Amino acid sequence: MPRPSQRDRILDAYTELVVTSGPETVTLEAVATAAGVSKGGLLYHFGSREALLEGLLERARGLNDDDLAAARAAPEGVAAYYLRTSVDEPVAGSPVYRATVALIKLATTEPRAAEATRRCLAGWRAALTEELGDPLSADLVAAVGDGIYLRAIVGDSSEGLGAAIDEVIRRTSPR
Amino acid sequence: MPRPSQRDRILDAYTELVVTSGPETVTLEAVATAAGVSKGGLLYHFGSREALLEGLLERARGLNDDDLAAARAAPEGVAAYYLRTSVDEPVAGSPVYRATVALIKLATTEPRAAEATRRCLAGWRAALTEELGDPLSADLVAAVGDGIYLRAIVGDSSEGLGAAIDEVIRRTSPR
DNA sequence: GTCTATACGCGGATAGAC
DNA sequence: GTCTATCCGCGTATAGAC
Repeated sequence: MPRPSQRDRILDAYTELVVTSGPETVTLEAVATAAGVSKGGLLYHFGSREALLEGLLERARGLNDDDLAAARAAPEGVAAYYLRTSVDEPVAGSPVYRATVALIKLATTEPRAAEATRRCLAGWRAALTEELGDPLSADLVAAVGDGIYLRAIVGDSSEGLGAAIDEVIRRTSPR
Repeated sequence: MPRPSQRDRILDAYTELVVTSGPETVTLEAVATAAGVSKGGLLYHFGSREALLEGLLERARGLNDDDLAAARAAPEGVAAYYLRTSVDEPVAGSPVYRATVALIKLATTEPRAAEATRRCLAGWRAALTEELGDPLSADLVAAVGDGIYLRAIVGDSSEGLGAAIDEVIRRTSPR
């Protein structure tokens, strides 16, 4: 896999369309146009719709792993990192975030996307447990973050929680 | 609207298929067969795919309103009710729960379903705020419940939280 | 009311030119 | 590598019989 810049542009377009319009409504034609190529051009890089999906899954997994590593190295800690980015990214829209939202939307239809999503969520839960010690605290923080994702997907924001991340972490810990 | 039993059977089938296979992959043919009628028969009751969706949305809204009323009247309280049912229903599978999951899955593609979902979530948040007083506590419990829904949708369970609902409520409250 | 038959359009995929 | 042209199958919706 050399450096197929065109492949990435196509995946970018696909991701973007899934995020905005939802899966299944996205046609190869639409992805190709958005990426600046023709349907035939797209199908040269990805032999089928299935292959295109697989490409997105692979990239989403990679981006998530990197993000998880960044969280582990973050001074604020994994918990604050996870909650903060969950709340902020809907606006900022980093590549990881977009890929993750696309993943979840695809998960409503594609079993492979659902599996990839579970893998991501499990990774965060593991890192949180590692950091917080108490499993319930970890599961709570994780669930709050997951809830924020669900809201983002249906078009709801979570500023209330975003403004009180430290307090949220304090409350979720054992008393 | 008299008592169109056939309409309901069709909506049941549609809901079930959306929950299991995801939206958009569900064809009118499949819904008709699952409901025990032909495509033509289905289209007599619902003039178009759009009308079928609208039917599901309407029913989901109604079921959710009823559930919200039940929660408000429940001795355990709204918070415990919301968390408990979120965790348990994936197994039990009540009509409200199925309708809600279908709603969320549809929300990834259909703006109207997204709006209906936001309306439902807002209703729970309002009831929780009313009961708990503190807005942050309410938002926290709501977010945890929402997170549990997200997990259910991607095929993850949340037994850990389900086994500690009282503790969850205790921790989310102000200290 | 419910069915069958059919028209119609669209999306995925292939073939082959450039 | 990328495009155009084309084929094929499927899903929605309509028409009309029963």
